[in-house]
Amino acid sequence: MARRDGRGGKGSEMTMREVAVRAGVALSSVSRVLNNHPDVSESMRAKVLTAVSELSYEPNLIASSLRRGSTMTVGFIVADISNPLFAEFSKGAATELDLAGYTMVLANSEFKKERDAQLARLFRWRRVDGLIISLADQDHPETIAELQRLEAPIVLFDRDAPQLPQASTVTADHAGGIRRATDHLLDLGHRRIAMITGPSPLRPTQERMRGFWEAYKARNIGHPADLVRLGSFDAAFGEAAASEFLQRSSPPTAIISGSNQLLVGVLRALHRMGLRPGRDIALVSCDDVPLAELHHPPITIVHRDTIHMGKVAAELLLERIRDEDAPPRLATVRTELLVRDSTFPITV
Amino acid sequence: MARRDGRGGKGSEMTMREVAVRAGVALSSVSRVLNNHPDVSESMRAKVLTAVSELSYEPNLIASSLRRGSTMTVGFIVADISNPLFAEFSKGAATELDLAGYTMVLANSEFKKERDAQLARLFRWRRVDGLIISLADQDHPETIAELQRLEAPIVLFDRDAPQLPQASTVTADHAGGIRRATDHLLDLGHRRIAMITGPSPLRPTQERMRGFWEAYKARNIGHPADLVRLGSFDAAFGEAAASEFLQRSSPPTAIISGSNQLLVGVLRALHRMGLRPGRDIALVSCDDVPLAELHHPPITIVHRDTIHMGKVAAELLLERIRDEDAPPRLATVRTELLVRDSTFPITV
DNA sequence: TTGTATGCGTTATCAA
DNA sequence: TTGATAACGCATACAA
Repeated sequence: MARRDGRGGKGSEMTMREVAVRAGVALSSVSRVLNNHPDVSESMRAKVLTAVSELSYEPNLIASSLRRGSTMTVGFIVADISNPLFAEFSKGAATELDLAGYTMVLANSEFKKERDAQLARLFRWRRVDGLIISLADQDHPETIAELQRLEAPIVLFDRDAPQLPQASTVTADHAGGIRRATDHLLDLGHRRIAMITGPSPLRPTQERMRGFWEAYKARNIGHPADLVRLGSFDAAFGEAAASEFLQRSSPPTAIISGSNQLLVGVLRALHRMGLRPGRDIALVSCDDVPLAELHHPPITIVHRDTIHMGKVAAELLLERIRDEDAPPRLATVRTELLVRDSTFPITV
Repeated sequence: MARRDGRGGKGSEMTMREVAVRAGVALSSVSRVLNNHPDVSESMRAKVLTAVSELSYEPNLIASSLRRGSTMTVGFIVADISNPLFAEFSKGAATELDLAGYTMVLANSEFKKERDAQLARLFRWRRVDGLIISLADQDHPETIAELQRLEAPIVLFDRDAPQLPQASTVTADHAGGIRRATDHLLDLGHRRIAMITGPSPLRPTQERMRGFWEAYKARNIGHPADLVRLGSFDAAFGEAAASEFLQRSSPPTAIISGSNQLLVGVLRALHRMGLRPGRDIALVSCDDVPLAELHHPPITIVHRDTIHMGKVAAELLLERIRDEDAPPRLATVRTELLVRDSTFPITV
């Protein structure tokens, strides 16, 4: 019986049908053996498994997915996988998903909200069983709409999206972390503390500013106006913001940077101007990276365990994949202030 | 007509059949319209597209994959996605694949060769259209066997595998890079140059050692024995190797480190012993990262464009996906010595 | 240009 | 416990 259409590979691919013929049993029996169905005799199991190995049969997971209605894949949409923050998060998630038999499907949005929407649609069409996403823009209506149409469970990474009440969320205690960092700087006598962090509408930014203001308010200290720069998480923004701050007539005595990329920019600005953190200006950044640990002097950091966050995201997702009635949950991982030599008492 | 089996989601998923009914046309016509088949009248196209949008029809890519025999997915097996080297490479590849309509499926081998084999098999079962892999162990027979059984094209990242003649390879000019780095150090008067890099059987290690010896040989200088440490690419190994070197009675005057992770270890060792690169010892590392640029002093680096390497890997793969008769190719991207302040003339 | 019919490889139902 | 058979949703050969 020749192929009626253009399909077909090198022809070496065995199917269950051929295994069944070889073993002299029914197709359905092969399926039962391979899926460990309880009702199979030992002799049947033996016959089938011999045929399987004789023919080097390999299951076709695409056919299986179509029939079962589940692909055992989880989509992961991230702004930029080359950012260590996302890379570690994805590793934590992938490892955990893997343990449960799920494979991660990855796509970079490149910080473009339209890409988020596109990719969400693509993954829906690919019938992923779940989706983890770090939205480029948590209010983008198109993306929200695409996500709302998704029947599979969703986990948001560090984002607030009230329009997606069905989504679980994993975030970090940014407010607490920045509160401790700010208190630490205030304890050291700093008053003119500059804050450089990401886009204003994003959860991490909102939470950080909350912690920041709280620290000032708790001491009844008026915070100096115009020492806050919210914009984006990249190095160029960090460099520009830091440069601008440092050229003022009364510059800040301390800077808090909101990401590892911003830190790169801030350090570039400092180096360029011949300023040394820990001596000429106090510096705190968010998320520990080798650069922070091994800088001279080492940089004080608001730390969170990003690999763990990935693991938690996977857990939240699996929970809802396994039980579609499970309510969405919000998981907040703790942050920790790693005090290093870039913060020092003000000496004026 | 009720479902005969347990399948089915929330029921809101439309199929081509329902679109066909709604539009009052045949199922095959719907397919033709959606696949931009040339032989479709304007009226047909209009009818179908209206029905599609009225019903919010969404294609099922799993069914499509089964029927077409192609999944439009590419597997990517990497030791550790949280390593910036691999993360940037994967980004370059994913971006390029995306342009061609392919989606990347990611898995971490965690440097375990058994995982490589497992994952290769899983991706074969998932019917990926291509595979990019950075082998943990380029001689592991089980993994080689699994890869040989794969009908889809393969691209190796920075590995030699003579047993996989059908695979394309993307690598970097490690030999040239290290040759230039070594020449640079020799020019500066260094003679006792230590080399710390990855597992001996791996291509990058082999190539680097080749460039290293070449530099010595070209000047008829005997290289000091016992100043080479080949083992693994992680920070712990780098720290141990550097510590050992520096505790000797006649320590090296320069160190070459073979990866960003090794650099972290080497710097930890130096910092711990109170030694400053660029003053107490010369230091060169491989692959530029923020830590190298912003270290005090900045670290001299053998640079390669890893995002570009990912792009090239994707191109090599797509070439062979599109034309299965295309011969496998070897692409070597250039390396470049970025001279910074961690290398200095020996003053003895 | 359009419609009819078949099969991709699997799982699940039903009857034996 | 096993076998026959019908979908899963789609793309294509073939007939009209």
